[in-house]
Amino acid sequence: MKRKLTLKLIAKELDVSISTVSKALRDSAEISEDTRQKIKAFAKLYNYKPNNIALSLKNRKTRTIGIIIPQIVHHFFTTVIRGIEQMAREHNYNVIITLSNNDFDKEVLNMELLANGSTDGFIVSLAKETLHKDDFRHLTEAIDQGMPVVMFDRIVDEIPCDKVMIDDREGAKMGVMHLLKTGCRKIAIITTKDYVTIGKLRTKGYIEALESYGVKVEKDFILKLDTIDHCGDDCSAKIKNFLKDKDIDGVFTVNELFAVTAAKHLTAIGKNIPNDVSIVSFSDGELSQHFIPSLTTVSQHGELMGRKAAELLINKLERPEEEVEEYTTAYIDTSLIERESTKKIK
Amino acid sequence: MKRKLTLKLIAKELDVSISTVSKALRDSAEISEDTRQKIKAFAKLYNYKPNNIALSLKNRKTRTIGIIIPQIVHHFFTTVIRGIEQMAREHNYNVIITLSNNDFDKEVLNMELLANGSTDGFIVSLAKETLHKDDFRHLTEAIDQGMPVVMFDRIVDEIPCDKVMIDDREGAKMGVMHLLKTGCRKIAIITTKDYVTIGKLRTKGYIEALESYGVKVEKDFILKLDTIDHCGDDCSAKIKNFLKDKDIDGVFTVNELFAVTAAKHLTAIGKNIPNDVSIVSFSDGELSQHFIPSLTTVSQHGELMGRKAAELLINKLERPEEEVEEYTTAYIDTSLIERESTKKIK
DNA sequence: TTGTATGCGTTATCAA
DNA sequence: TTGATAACGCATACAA
Repeated sequence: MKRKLTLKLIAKELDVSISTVSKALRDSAEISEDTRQKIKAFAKLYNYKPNNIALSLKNRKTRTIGIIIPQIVHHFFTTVIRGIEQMAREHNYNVIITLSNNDFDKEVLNMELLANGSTDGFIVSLAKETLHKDDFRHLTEAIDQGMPVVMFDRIVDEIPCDKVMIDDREGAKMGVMHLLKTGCRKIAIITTKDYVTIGKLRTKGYIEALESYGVKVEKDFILKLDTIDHCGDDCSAKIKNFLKDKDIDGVFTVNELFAVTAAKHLTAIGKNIPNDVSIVSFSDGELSQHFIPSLTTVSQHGELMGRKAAELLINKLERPEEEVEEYTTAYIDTSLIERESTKKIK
Repeated sequence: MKRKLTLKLIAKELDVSISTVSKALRDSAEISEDTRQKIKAFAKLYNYKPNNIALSLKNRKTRTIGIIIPQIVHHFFTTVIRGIEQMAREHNYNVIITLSNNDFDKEVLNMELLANGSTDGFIVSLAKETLHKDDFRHLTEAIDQGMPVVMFDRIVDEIPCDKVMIDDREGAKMGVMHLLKTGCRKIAIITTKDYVTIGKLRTKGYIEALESYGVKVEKDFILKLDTIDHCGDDCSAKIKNFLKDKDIDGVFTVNELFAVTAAKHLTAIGKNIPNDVSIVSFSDGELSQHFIPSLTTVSQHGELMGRKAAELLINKLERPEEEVEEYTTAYIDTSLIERESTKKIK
């Protein structure tokens, strides 16, 4: 097993000092053209690459951004990551991803791993379990130690850091408005329990839309589920039960899996989509496009979100030390993608 | 912005030497009970965590495994990652992921980033573009420098490293056999061009299955597409065209998106699934479960694959230096998951 | 029982 | 123009 090439080895081989090698490789004017050429040729030949670890230690900077997210299956997260990577690349930063699998302990572990030297700052979407536990010490500790943090998607208001969100309330409102505009009046919502901020806000948007149309909000028409990231048998049964015998002509869901599950149960009891019941869902997944009928969705522009998050983080990383702390919350617009699960506006 | 706590700072604060602090924190017997307690209490109070970068530099080991994959949307990769992380955790390794987005340059960049100190070894699934370019210098360079590499999923035979594969030929054969067993005889396959190893092998399994049943292989029944990871308009049109007017009673596809697309076009021309045409697909996605009808699939056990890949890598990392190089290829079994897109075996 | 010195790979400062 | 030295944060062999 060959040892990696270091300045020291090059120096020994060429019989010069380490610092001469270092300077030559960085094109320092101090070094004579001759030796510089010689050293550079040698380094190139043997494919010398400086050791990032040593550089990080020396500079106390890694130029690496850490991303901590719950799951990666979601198409949404992929698009966010892409956005982050774009922006990072433009500013010469690298990106490293770790997954929490929606597990609190793992989120903490991952943060500690990355916080102890591997990363200059974090972009985080919290694990479900973390939100549930309401325990954010790992975040506040990182922040206390001077690690800039940007939260996105799953936000907690009280954490002092930059945040990037979509306007969930507005987005939900837009989705429900679309249902209203296409003629629906008996609209149910399948959402999450209120401890998930996004669920709460989207429920709010739903209510606002109905009210703006003078439609009464029926408590019976609101289903709040515990799960977010997948829809197991239990969740499916709850949706089935919720839809059974309900006189509705529209369903709004806060994610794609709820929508698909609802669509299945509706179809099973003989309802036609969109003629009997229309469906609109928050989503960024592939499911919506490929499902039959394809689903009208409120789309989240994950790439923009990622770019914005990275931009905020890099700003913090490169701002002069003395500057006052100041946290901004950026909002990313949503947009409606019409597909087959809703009727045309007349 | 507070500076991170270091041994040096603790030492100064407590008026002892750095090595005393270091030893105390590592419970060295050299240090008196008294000072040890004092130091540990202080460290705990101020939440001291050793700097990983410094440790890595010192030990020339990071205890970190780097994963380089093309895309993460695929449910399959998520399960593989989970497997890797499990095994890594059990052996006290950490895991870092980077995405190539199926882009060659990015794959190279990512490998270089991680190779220059951040990781002890790699687990890699190659980008599509890399396979296409047939340029693997970044891999061989890493290997030459003593970085152990394990390839999975998208393999290249000539690279000297450990490999984890599923038996694509066997899996495809099993899928097609199922179609045969349920009575299909006119079975088409939608696969990838042969430069993608998995596509090639699966095509082979398809042919073997047919032959074992004495069914003639029709060239017309084989569609080789260029894309792998998504199925855009162009790809969809090709599938549509391929299926049009074709007298078939079964379709086998090498991925879920091809299957869904095929199912749509078949339904559109009035075919019932599974009564007129049955479908079996290679897949690990959510689409198969949620599609209507849900799809019978050949499942890949990504988690096992991940575990195996990590195990092989860790073995290499912890083996004594002098040992001879020896590369193994591990095969992971596939299994058939029956759903609604195929008929029952009589 | 505690402290000093050295090295991991790099760069920056200063001396030669 | 080149080289020696110190420092980044840590662990450890050795000296006190």
